[in-house]
Amino acid sequence: MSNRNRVTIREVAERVGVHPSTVSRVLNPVTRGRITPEVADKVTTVANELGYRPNQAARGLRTNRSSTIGVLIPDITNPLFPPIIRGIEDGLGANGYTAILGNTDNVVSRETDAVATMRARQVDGLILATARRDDPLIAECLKDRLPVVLVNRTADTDGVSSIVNDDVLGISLAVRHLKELGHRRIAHIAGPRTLSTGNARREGFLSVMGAKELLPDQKLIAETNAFSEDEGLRAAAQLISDGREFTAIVAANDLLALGAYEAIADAGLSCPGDISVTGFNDMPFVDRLSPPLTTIRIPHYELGREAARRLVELIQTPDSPARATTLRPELIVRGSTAEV
Amino acid sequence: MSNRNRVTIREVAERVGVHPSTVSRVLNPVTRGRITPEVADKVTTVANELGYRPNQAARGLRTNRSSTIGVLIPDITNPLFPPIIRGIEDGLGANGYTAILGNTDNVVSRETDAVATMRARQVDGLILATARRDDPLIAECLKDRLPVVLVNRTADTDGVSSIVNDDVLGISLAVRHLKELGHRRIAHIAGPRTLSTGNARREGFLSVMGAKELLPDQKLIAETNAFSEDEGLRAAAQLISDGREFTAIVAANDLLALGAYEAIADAGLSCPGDISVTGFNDMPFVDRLSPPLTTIRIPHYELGREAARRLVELIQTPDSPARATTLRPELIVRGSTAEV
DNA sequence: GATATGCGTGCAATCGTTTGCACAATTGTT
DNA sequence: AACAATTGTGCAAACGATTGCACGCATATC
Repeated sequence: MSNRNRVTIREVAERVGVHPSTVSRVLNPVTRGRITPEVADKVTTVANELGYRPNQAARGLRTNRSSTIGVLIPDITNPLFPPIIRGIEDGLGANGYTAILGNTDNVVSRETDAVATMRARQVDGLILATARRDDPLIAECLKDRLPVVLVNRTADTDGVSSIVNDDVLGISLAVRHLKELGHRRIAHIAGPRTLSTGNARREGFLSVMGAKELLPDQKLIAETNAFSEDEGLRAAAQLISDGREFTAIVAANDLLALGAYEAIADAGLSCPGDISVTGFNDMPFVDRLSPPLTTIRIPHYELGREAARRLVELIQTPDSPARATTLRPELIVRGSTAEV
Repeated sequence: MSNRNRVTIREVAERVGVHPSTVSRVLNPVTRGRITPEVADKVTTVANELGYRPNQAARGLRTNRSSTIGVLIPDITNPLFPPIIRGIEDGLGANGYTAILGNTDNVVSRETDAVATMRARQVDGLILATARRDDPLIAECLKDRLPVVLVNRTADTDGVSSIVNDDVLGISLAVRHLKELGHRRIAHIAGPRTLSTGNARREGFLSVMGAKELLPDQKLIAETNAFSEDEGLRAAAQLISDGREFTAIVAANDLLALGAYEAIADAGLSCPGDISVTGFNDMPFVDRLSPPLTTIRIPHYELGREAARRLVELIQTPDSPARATTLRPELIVRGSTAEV
């Protein structure tokens, strides 16, 4: 076993000539003050010399806390999530928490499973990037008073903290940009209504189009049931073959925009010559596409970091009120949008 | 706390009217056989009814195992790693293990730290994607008999299992492809010598060039000290400005190839018109570049999955011998290579 | 029918930490 | 100078599961 030579609190205590509980108190920042500085010094010295590391299992058993949090994401191979996870890790790290990850592939049963195994591992809290707008898991966690923070997506449930991108602002940046280029008839490839991102971007699009006195047209909104390239292709092809006039497409996500690229090429048209396209997310390498994609950059890393900080806060002050935070995205103008 | 209503083994025992140890034995597949089927049935039924989940901290304390493994990677936002991680998770999942992740940014002190915190959490084993060829951490783990598997990169240390791509084969696929296109003078942008991937690809290049009776030329090998786009740009610019004749570049990695793209454009040349380029890794979206990158696809997901399986095996049979496994890569021909 | 064998279950110790309580020593109060 | 308050440390009981040992009962053996 790997603990053959693990040093325990008792060994440290024996070496110093004090009781284990004293060592424990020295090592706990909260109780260190109660111990004579000289003794405390000796204990820390010996602990360092021996390379003492508290046994997390024992601590967790006693305190019923694990210093571990669970992170649920749909799929780590989706380039959206790595920066979020990195942000979470960095936001957590300083506080001594570590994250365990679960991929759910957007499958409900896998989500339930993952939450169950994480709870068996006594996670102190959960960060969910998998939330659907109507998600029973969230209510369940709230009921059991397990701290939860939603990131990237939010839910309709209230009483839960969330850190998401300001999708309405993002869409309005895209629409304003297109308007400045002279576009008036703008189509939208919308994401799934069941996801808060899909929903918010659609609502944002509608309201911004109205506010900007453009021509919002329900017929120029194409529905999809996943944020995928295939769905983008299908939806854009539909828009084009419908024959309604438009000069630009605001896609709810980069992958949908990629699908639109294909549909435009398939129809023998050109982007941005005939149709301008905007994406959403600024995934890696979309600056390398031809044309490079004009898109909305979401501060993914910061979303993750904030989510982690919020969760730590929530763990330490369990009854702090839920807050919904939005972070501001940024318009990245590249080659897929042009004057009309 | 979240355990207000956590069910313990004792409650299950009381409900059934047996001793806790009996419940434990029923729930442990190894000892279930020793219990009367009727009793076992009743126990499992009640356990399910109550939603019993073993407390991992308690189990870990007693058994000195955590069913947790640590995974060290340089940086999760490098698109190389997500599929590996996904593979690890999937390879682990069925065995009841979960992974905790550490990003090290290729910084030695962060690696040491990460290993220390993971060991404090009693990980049952480690998967390292961060290994340098000469890595003291590995020796340390071996000494403490902590199971370790290297993935993606290997090390010079022996006695440690590794699952890596067959880099020599990969390079030879690229070189053979270029040869078939008529190329004879082929340059190589090599990766860092301190990393097994950089080293193996360089060695592979040299030996394959020799074997294929081409013209291996040490002067046509450009050194880099990181697998980055900047370094690729620098190295390729150097090759071009050196004025030695060559018609193709075999880059040790896709990012280096991207840098080469830039250098070629900067020199007013075209790819593949003047210089063909091959990459290595087949990162997401390199099929979308212009020109789409001809590259070597590494089975990243499988690397991860195999590493996880190997580690589980190693945990369960601690003295099984170390094996170095290579997985076969695949040539993906796209637009960045053309006849000379 | 007495003894040996085995099988199923209970008993109790243990893993390493934390923490409420107790107690001794010190300091402060009158 | 007697007593109260305070301070620093030790004591011991948890936390929930696992597991070697022992015990009682049933079956097998002669």
